[in-house]
Amino acid sequence: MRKESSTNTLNRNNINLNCGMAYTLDLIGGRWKPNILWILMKNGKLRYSELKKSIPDVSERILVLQLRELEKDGLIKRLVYAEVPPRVEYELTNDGHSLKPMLQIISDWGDVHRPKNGN
Amino acid sequence: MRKESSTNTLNRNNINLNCGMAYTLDLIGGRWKPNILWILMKNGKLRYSELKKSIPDVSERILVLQLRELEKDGLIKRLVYAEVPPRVEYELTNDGHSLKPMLQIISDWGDVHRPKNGN
DNA sequence: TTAAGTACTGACAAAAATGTAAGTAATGAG
DNA sequence: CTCATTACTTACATTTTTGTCAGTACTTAA
Repeated sequence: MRKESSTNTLNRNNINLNCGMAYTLDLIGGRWKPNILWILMKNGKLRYSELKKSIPDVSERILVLQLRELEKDGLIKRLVYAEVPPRVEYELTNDGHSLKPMLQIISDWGDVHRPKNGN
Repeated sequence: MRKESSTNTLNRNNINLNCGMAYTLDLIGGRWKPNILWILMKNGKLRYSELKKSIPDVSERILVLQLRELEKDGLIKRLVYAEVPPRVEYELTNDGHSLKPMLQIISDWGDVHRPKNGN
């Protein structure tokens, strides 16, 4: 949880208020968020269990946390079906979709500049 | 400091190895890094004290930390002059400069989508 | 000898992010 | 009545990031 008035939070809020770049990075900057967004972009609507299968290393708790934050920030939608066993699907919102070209560019920059896998 | 083999670090490393997007976000994702990069892009070479003046809210310790990481990751150069009192200047490397179009796009997305300052 | 200027560093503390392991709720199938 | 299925939750622990505050090193100028 985030403390209402730590220096840290005040700084974050100030920065985000005055800097679109920082704001954006704050939204997509969690450990598993780029992954989640990427997968939803490629696959469209996915059930919780399918997402989990696509990202085996994340724990359930953290996955749910990241999904909740993405939802709160308006990047993904959570669709709950009144069934048993439960069915919940996640998909990008319009704002979520609008990230796509940007994420592609971020991805490309990384692919060019990061130390490569096989050497 | 980073522990060599926490699950957290292992996850981070795996992700960065396989995902250019995550790698990039890791490099530019510190609290003050977007700010620092932005300022260096606009102003070219700057002394430590000038950077500090441009970002009044950051503490000295954290500013130095963020600068060291940016340097280690090859995004900025640190130029030390053998003078007294000391003079140290920071400027973008070529890789640092290559971030510019990407950062502009990230910034634009944020400016369009974040809650606005005056309402 | 003392002070001024610059770019830090160190010891410590707080807050935030991430991870672990076990448990829950609802219900239909057998 | 018991079990399987799915999408979580809860309590707790660890790791990482960020922040506070005081101090240091070096030399020149007064």
